Amino acid sequence: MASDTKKLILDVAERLFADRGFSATSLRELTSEAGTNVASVNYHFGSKEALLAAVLERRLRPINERRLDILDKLEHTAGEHPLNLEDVLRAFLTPPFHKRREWGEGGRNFMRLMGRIHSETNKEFRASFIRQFDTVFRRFIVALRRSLPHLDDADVSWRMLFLVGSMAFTMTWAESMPLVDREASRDPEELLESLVQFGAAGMAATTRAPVAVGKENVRG
Amino acid sequence: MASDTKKLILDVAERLFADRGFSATSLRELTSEAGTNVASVNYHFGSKEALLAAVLERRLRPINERRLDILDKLEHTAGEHPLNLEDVLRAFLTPPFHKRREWGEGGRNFMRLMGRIHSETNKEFRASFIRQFDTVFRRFIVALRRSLPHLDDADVSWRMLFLVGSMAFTMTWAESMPLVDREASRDPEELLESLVQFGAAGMAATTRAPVAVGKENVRG
DNA sequence: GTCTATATGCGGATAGAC
DNA sequence: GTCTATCCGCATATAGAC
Repeated sequence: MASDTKKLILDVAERLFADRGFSATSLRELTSEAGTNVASVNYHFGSKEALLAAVLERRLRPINERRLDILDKLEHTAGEHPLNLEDVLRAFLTPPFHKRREWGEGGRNFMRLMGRIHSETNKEFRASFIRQFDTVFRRFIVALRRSLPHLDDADVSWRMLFLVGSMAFTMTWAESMPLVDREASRDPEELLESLVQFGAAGMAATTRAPVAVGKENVRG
Repeated sequence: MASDTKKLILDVAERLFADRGFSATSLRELTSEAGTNVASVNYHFGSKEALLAAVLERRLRPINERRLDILDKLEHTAGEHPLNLEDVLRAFLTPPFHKRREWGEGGRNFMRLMGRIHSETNKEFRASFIRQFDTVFRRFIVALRRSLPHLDDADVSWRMLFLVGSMAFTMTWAESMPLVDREASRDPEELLESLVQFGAAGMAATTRAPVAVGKENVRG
């Protein structure tokens, strides 16, 4: 059947792009592992770069839809009130973690690929890639600003980037991180919760009082 | 002079690897831009991959030396007392930010490259790359654990990774981030301070009390 | 140390039979 | 939809003159 080949190519591409990187993966080894031929990639996707776009699109769309879905529900329930900060962060962070689990090996490959995608492509491609997040990002900034009235737009945006960085790094490195391999391996659900706590505290931090906050917590 | 060519190759490689990625950069365009020839890379560095290692080594060594230097001084001053949390984070975060500025365009290129390095190389290379951070990472984990007695080793390690992720992401995307391009562009020094505050609050967050912390700060 | 020229192989894309 | 065969160019690496 036609769609079987297409799906197979997507799966193998996802894994190889994650393992070796986009440029370093050849269509030859890709199609060889998928049990098909180079021409089929061009038939189904048009080009190698279009294949990458399809790989990303397949996973990103449901993740971002789910994020907005949860945020919608939170806002509907809260009415005019600001949302709880941790709830908003969970709306953002839970979908990738859950989908990752739901998708099994493909999900893990995709997440590794995500953390790497900005390195592997030209500017135009990256721009089109980032555009997929535009709506999501803006919606969450608005929600976060209402929950964090002491911060301005720039503060919230940057902190949101910090959080995305933490998430991306965790997703990418969590599976093969020599630095914390001793007793630190951790259930993904626990990791998600750690990230929510870390992110919520970081997001809520007061600006312009660099020393005071830390000191009390630290001594003793 | 010999070392001029070598330095020139390093500079151009740093920029192109950061722009296009390692695999996508050919020695041909690299040496062409450097005004030399393919053979000179192999003469000076041995191979393309060894050139990448040299590019990283040149910047990483002084950054990590500086980190440990600052941490040494903090620990010497504090004696037996735990260190101030924000001080520890600054010891870790300040060197890359300051070196980045000090090194000008090369520094900016290097930082972009850093965020991308795990995507562009094979496992063996990554392993040798990560080993450069081993000492630094362990030293900071020890210092942080003493400053954060309510956390166990795994908590501290993961939160340190979260912080590294935030830093790497910020370094990589800060220069061309369409998501926050409106009024959010920010002085690097300010960004460093934002990151310290975000990180300190995140690091100090209490474990296992998911809702309580956020809610008070959020409502109203 | 630096270069030109070359060895040798793999890259993406496509034409055209089935 | 799928395949083989092929086009054409670029890749890294190196030999050897200067």
